[in-house]
Amino acid sequence: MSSSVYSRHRAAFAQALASALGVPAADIEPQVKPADPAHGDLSFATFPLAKAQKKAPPAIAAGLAQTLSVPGLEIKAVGPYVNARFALMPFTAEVLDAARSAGLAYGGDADAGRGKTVTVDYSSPNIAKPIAFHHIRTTFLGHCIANIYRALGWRVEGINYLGDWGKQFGLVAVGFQEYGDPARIDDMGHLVEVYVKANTRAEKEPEFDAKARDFFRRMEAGDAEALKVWNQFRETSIRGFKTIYARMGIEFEHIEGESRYQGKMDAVIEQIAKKPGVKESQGALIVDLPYAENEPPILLKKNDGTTLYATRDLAAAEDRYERFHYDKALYVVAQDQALHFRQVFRTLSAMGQPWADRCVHVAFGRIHGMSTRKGLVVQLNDVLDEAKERASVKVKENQEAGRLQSNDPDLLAEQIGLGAIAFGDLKHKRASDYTFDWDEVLSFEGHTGPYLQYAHARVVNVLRKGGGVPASYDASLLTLPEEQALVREIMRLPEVVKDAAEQYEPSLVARLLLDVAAALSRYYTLGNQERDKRILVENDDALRFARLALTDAARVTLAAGLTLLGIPTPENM
RNA sequence: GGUCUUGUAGCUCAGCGGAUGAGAGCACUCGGUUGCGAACCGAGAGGUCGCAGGUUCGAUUCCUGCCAGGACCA
Repeated sequence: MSSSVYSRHRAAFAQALASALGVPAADIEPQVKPADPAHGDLSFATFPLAKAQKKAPPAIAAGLAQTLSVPGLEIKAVGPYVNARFALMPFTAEVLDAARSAGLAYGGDADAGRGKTVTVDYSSPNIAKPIAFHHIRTTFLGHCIANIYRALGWRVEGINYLGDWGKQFGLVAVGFQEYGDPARIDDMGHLVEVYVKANTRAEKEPEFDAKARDFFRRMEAGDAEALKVWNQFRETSIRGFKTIYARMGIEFEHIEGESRYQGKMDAVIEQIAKKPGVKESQGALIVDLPYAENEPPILLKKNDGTTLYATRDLAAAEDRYERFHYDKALYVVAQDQALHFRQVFRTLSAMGQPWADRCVHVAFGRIHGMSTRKGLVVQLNDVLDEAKERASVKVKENQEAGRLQSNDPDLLAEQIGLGAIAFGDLKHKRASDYTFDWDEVLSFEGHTGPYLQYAHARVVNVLRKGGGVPASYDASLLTLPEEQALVREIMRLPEVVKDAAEQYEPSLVARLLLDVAAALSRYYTLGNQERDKRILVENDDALRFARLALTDAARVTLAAGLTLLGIPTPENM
């Protein structure tokens, strides 16, 4: 059974409504919405029926509510709405068992994408340049989207498409002659220093810039010596990137780059030039489409003969299709590139590629306020270091207070720091811009990664003290409103994961986890005042067992969700 | 100039692709731990949902125009 508990009940409710109204269930399904929690779990509004039936909406609702009967649902009319509430049993047991039996796979659905392949192009830094903080968006979004699709049964091909070809390369090479230490050619940090110096100098010194261009021309011409230098830089960079990716728990199926298509461009152009709709204009090669008003034509080759990166992306799209036969090709790239991708995809379509519409630009907004005091970009590694530093203060504090026994406090601080940084980014809806703020990013309270990690760790501890969950328990004992609220949050994960995949929107998962953790914390805190509301309630084994099962399901939900987000889940902190 | 995107509480952001309470976090005020870990929980205060029209029984949500920020292209 791959459909979730929630979707099964929802479908049953829609089906019952549909047969009562004598219409297809497919017409009703979209109108079944989440209800106000005070009134139930599902609602159906009768307003649209009023005209046809010539009756007041409340009367229609009352009539419907009387005729409907669905196992597991309590159906009631409230004003003009027909509301359904999930019954304590068997619904609660279904939800808890679904989560607990799935474990870390909870929320996923191995059948959903079986046999399908998606490529995810993400992170894609330029070599010899630092990975700046803003790379966190493409890197985490892409990683998380890849995780989500994998959980839904897709074959995922993550591609780190390096900017490893271009003028900036000449800049590093020429800069290295001036500022570089040959002994440190394997040192990524050193290359970054060189790049920064060379870049500033080129901005004020045209001759220097010209030398860089010249070096790149040698690369393009296939000059063996230039290519050797380039390759050394490239390898150093990739090694450097890998240490950062390892820090974030990210591995790519493929690390390649623009240089892959170097030397193949003429063939691609030739092939494209034969397609209908491609023509020469003023010495340049353009794609001739029925353009919308004021839309610029798509340039494939400039009149000086150089190719543009649109052309390179066309070549890459074709190459990837040949290699992977993808059902979806996702490009997790900043919003700035929206026009570029629109043009590339339209060109593919004009070229008659039947898979052109499988390509999707997963765009995201900018991060503002990223400059340091010196006007340099903030590097991702530095932010991770700072977050780790901040976390380790708290870890030590907890150790000294005897609340925490950790055999690896350093690793723990790293995990918490990463959780703060990753979640700080992923909680934002991808389309929106946001402002970088050290205090917010390094905060561990409120809507943060460490808040989620903490909720998880705390509950692991309770489960351990409670001796784990017994083989059988009675879910109908979970009658507290706080318990039911928690069950409802746990229930949502599979739906939310599906939505997140469809919308390429990990923030949906992030926000659900906050809701789960909040419901869990509220429940947990009840026991501070009232001992009979503790999870580990004394003198009532049956109740304690049921609560342990609920707690365990919450733990699973948090762990599974955090894992999808690429956030570590330490068991104590 | 054109296109795209954003405008909701002091700040940072959700929500709403029509419908039963406008929400969260931070900051602020107050309160909660002799006991499951307080990186927690509760209460209070705080908003003409950018402005103006339109469609509708109903618009923060949909449509149009305008204003403002951001980006891309020329």
